[in-house]
Amino acid sequence: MSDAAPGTPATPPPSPWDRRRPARARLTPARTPLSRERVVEAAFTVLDRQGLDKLSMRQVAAELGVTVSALYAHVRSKDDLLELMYARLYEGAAIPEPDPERWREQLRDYARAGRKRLLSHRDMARISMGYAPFTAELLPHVEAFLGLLRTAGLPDRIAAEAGDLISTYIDGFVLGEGMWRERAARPDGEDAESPGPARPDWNGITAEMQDYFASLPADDFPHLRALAGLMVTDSADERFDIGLEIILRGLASYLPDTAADGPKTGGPGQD
Amino acid sequence: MSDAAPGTPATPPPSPWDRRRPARARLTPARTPLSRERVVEAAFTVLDRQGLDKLSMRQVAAELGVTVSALYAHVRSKDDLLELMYARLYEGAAIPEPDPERWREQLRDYARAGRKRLLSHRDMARISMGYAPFTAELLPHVEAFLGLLRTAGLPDRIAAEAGDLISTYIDGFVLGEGMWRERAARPDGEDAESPGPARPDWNGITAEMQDYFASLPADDFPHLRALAGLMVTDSADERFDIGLEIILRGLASYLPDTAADGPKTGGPGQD
DNA sequence: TGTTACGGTGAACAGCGTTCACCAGCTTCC
DNA sequence: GGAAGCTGGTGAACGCTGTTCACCGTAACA
Repeated sequence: MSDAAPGTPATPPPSPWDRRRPARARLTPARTPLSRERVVEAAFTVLDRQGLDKLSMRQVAAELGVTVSALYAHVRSKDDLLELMYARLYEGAAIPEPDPERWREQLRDYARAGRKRLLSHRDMARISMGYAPFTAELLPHVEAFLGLLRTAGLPDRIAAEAGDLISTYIDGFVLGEGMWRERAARPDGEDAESPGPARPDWNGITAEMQDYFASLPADDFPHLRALAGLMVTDSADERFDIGLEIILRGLASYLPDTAADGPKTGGPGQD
Repeated sequence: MSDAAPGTPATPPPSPWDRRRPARARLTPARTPLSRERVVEAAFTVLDRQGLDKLSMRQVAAELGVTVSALYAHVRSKDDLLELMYARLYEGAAIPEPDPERWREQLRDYARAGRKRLLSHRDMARISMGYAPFTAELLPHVEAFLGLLRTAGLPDRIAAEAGDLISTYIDGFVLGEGMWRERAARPDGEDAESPGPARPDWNGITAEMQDYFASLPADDFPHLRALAGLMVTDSADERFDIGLEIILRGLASYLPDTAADGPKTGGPGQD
């Protein structure tokens, strides 16, 4: 303790003429001794900056200024790390008490929150698709979600399947979103070092896709041409809600006609 | 076993006193000079035998008795190869003329066929999720699928989103199926060299999962316990149809009440 | 008979996940 | 005070991956 870490508020002047220290950059930095939490955090940093394909253990280690093997003291494998990241998404997320009168709104809110969670980190949907949510920390969420469906009055068989269906929908939708975003970010096949949130040159790809669809022979692809403007659109929020509404209406059809709100809102004639 | 070109009935006598030939074992076997089609075919063989994680270019090359670099003459990259495999699934698959009277059956048949296609090769759903079906060879299928939805009378906004929704559902469902199957095949984390089709010790995992769910504290997880027997089940066919029916009912709700078949079949009281 | 082009070889490169022998520094005990 | 042990890191290595490139044996063509 004589010369190394006196713990004083002023960081001890590292005596810059001392040749042996700066190369190794403080073996034990005395601050934040690399917990499992810090590894996960660094992994998120790398993920958001470089994407899942470039998320390697070596990159995470570099982000922490540490060797690769050091990570394995806190994480069993890369797969384990990804699962920890996946589980961490759901930390602090709460689900309201099921209210049978408002099951539709609650389900909608739940799905929207799920999508927003996946969007909060780059390529998160790809990670999410790889893991079943049946790990111990996530079971309460599954339980609450199924509770929403069951107290709404849905038959058990329907509720069980609806859970899978909605989860799959959320994952799949966000996965598709990410694919478009990625394809828009690097149209030629670049490295795409950009961070997660919205890109400036974002709607370049939608125009390009719509041009492509419009260029198809009109009598061979009438439907694709007609729907191109609706399939490839900038407003993913709206598209998400439409698909979700289809599912919710399907679920409502299994309930007795006590469905409080008008089941025909926004009926078929909106074209 | 497959290194000596067993194709022809009588291997042409290679004049055994010729010293220069047999060492290199027929550089050009004169049969099947390694076309792009053969590469894809070999990739399917490796995929079904070893799974996507073990599907490497070197394995494909070994399957063909050829060096890795030889593959790159017929395939741009591994990603290209996977996309070719994905596209090949849809070769020869036809979609019937849209019949507005039978749109539900047609959609159901389409979805079931799609699932069966993905099940025809191991880990195929994982590959499928990675690619948007907007490559040139697949556009006719997308077109026909959207035609089914549009001629049924669905509003364009709904039809456009339903295409994505159903495709996502198929992919996601089969992906989940594969995850369970894989987890059942190697409960300890083995290599799992088994081919795709049904495993003998298959329902070991479902019993195990149900035991696990049954072991949860009863007042913390009432819904999970109640639905465990329905969520983890052997009859995936039935589960697939239920989820699909939810979607179809949701779509039907956007049609005027001309819906021919009784929309309340198998109504809510089946619990 | 010489030339050209094809189609495959084999070595190499950079990167990956994971493991293992080692070791600096701190704690604890004799 | 000195020795032992533990903790948490290092750095090198293994075997694997996708991809590229210089090379060359064979075959067809002039």
